[in-house]
Amino acid sequence: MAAPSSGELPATRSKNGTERTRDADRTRTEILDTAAREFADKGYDGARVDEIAAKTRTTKRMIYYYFGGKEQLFVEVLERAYTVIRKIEQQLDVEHLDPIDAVRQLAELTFDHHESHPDFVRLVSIENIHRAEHIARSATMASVANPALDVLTRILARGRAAGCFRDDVDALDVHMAISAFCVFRTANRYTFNAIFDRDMLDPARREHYRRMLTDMLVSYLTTP
Amino acid sequence: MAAPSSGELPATRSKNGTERTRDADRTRTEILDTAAREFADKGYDGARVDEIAAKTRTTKRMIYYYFGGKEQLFVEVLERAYTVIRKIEQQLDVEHLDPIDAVRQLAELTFDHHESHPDFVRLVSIENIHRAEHIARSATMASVANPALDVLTRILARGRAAGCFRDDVDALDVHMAISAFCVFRTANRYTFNAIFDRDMLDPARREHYRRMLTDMLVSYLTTP
Amino acid sequence: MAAPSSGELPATRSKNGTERTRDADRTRTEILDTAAREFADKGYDGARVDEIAAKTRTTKRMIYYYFGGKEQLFVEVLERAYTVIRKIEQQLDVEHLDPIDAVRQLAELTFDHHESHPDFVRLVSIENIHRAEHIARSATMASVANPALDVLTRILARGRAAGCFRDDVDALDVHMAISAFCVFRTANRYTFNAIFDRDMLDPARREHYRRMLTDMLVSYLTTP
Amino acid sequence: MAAPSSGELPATRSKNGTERTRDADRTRTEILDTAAREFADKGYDGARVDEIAAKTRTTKRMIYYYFGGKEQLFVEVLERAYTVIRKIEQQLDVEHLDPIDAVRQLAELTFDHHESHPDFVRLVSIENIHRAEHIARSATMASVANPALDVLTRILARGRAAGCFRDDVDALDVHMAISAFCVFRTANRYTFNAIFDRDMLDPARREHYRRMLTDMLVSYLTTP
DNA sequence: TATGAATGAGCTTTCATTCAT
DNA sequence: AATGAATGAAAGCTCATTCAT
Repeated sequence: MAAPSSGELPATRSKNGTERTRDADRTRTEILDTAAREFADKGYDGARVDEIAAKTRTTKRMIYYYFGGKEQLFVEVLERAYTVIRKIEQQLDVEHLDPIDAVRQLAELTFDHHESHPDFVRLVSIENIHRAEHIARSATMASVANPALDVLTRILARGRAAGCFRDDVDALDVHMAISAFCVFRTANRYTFNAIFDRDMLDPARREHYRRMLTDMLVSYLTTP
Repeated sequence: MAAPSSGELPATRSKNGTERTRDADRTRTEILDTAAREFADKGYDGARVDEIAAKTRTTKRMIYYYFGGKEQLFVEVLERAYTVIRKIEQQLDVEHLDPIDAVRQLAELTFDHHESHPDFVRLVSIENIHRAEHIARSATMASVANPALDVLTRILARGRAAGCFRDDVDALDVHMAISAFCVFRTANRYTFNAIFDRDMLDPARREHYRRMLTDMLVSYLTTP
Repeated sequence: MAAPSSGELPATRSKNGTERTRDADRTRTEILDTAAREFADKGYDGARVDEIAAKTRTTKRMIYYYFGGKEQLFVEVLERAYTVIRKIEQQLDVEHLDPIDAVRQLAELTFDHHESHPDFVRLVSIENIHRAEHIARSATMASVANPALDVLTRILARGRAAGCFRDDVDALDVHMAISAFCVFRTANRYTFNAIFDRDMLDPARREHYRRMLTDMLVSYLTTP
Repeated sequence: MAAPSSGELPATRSKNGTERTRDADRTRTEILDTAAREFADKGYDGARVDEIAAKTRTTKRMIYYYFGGKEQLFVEVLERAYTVIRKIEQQLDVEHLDPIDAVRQLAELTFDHHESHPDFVRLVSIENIHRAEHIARSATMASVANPALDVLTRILARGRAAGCFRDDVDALDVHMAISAFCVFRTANRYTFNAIFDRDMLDPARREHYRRMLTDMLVSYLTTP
């Protein structure tokens, strides 16, 4: 994964089963964890390599040894963040539910994930400020398909076949609507709260928003 | 905005007393325009005072002279950006429409504005990365009320009175749903396109999304 | 001359006759002097911006302010070093001498200059190690013609016309032979001394070498 | 140089006792070859231990294992480079020629060698920038005499005895004159070409320069 | 009111080298 | 004899800001 610029060859993957590079892996992970927090907290330009290193048990030098530079580190942080949600989506099992409940559950999955992973949402916002240039540079990013989309495609097909879903939207549109709602709640929390004095992440309002999202989707999909 | 008193050179160097304020305003406005573009383009930390000055007819020194520093400049940029949309919202006239059409028009207003003002949406994203700390520091920000909310409150009241709107959402909830959709389309355009290969701002899809938003709102509000 | 990368605008040349930028000019010159010594002493890669700054009354920051970077500083050092010898060559007045004495005097000029300007010779060696990439990047370098060559061309023409000079060499060939001898004596002094235990710059041998060079040239040119 | 005992992989990893030295020598030679190229290409300070290692089949660690460090590696590179030309000089057989032809052949030997070994000439230039400090540190360097000098001494003696050579120069002076010409042509190629737009190593001019050098020497030596 | 000149502090990155087996 | 992992120290460079008039 990490391709050092020249000469230096950090163990990017354990080679022969032995526990030799366990520490190396652990160090990599620790750096990645800390970096994710820092980048999410301060943005790409606001984050400091010095600061990331200081919050780690290793030194700044190690970041360059393992990742090559600030930019590559950010790319790996992004890759890992996306991997997490994709793994969750893969565990989704809604094929046995009726289309309406399936949509509800799918939306709730994103709702719950984004609520409990604000750093992921922030990283995505940051990456958008940078016009997704880091994702574009990532090989991993492009190769991994989005499992939730396939699931959603099948749900919509089932719903349409049963005559209860409208047919002028595709899975990506629905995914967008879900993401928009869930991302906004976390990503725009601060300005929304500053201007309207309402915290969209207030636990007291959680159920209300969760229900609002699914109701919106279901009413929309079932309206002819 | 105001024409310079003599000649065609809108020089920042004042000439003789009375016209001073005019030139100063001009310079301020020019700096604000450029700064808005730069901050929106690169983020707060990514933007460079040097770069902003270089894209202006004045010097870096003037930014400090007029605004005090990078942070205050950003605050003023934000204030102005919010002022624009508020002025648009103030011109909203939907009291004569039936509640459903009124909601539609209100949503379309945000939809159209956010589409044609990507820099505003980006600035808001950036400010959220910074946890709205600049807005908090702004006196202007807090004082100005949001006119659209009052309008929306009245629309919802009318709809509920007419028995066609559900009553478990308030104006802020609806405003949030509208914003979420419109903001996401612009703010997350890049990662969405990188991952799903679909440009949410493609003009060919504009009407589809615009209709989707209003349909979602109306179906949601009118479903008991 | 110095084009700062962005925003910063150091006074590269005094603008309006006043003494405003005298200090700036003096600072520039001081940096250039020190840098010339450091680059000549340690080579381009061996020289340290920190070290150059430390040997100056200003700070490292000023080097970047005035020159833009290590590389541009080196380019200006080179430009100035070449300017010195060109000015000396311009003062050459040998048109009234007979061709043989004229060649002698011309050769002695280079001999004397290179002996008394070892840093110039070292800078040229260093620049050759870098394949003249910095000279190539210099606008000044290309534009200035070499006055000694024109003089030499006329001397050779006169000598050939008088029937005393061979005609199978041009001015550049002769210039090369002179340079080779004079450059080698200074540039290769150290390895020559280490291997053969003879210091080519020993004052006791100065006249011998000076005579040797001119004798070689004259005997060569006058041999049919 | 020596073929590996088994297989075609000249691995640095020794297999079973006896063949060890063979592999070690191979590795040493490979490192030296690569290092010579890198040092000649970039200079001592410009060359990177990482880069040298990367261009080798071994690792950076081996450089330290075999040579001790960058500096010692450079010393050995220099020693080997000088050894090459000395071996060539040792094969010189001009005792049977008349003094004039002998001088010509001697000069041509250096001319040809320096032309075909630009890296050697560059390494010498680099070592001179460093004031021959590495040669001074080398035991090998001091011990090996220069065979060409003895030959040249005998030629000059024969020439003087025959009454055709001047007697105010010694072998080292002549050697210097030859080296100056041949070294300059290669060492100063780049700046000379940049300034005068003439490539001293252009094959089309080769014979001209070769003849020029020997003519210069002979005319000088035979002029009373 | 206006501005050219200067800068301290801190940034990312690179380097030759050694540790530990 | 041989090597993968790690690193302290310092390099070049950039930033928002203030000085001085």
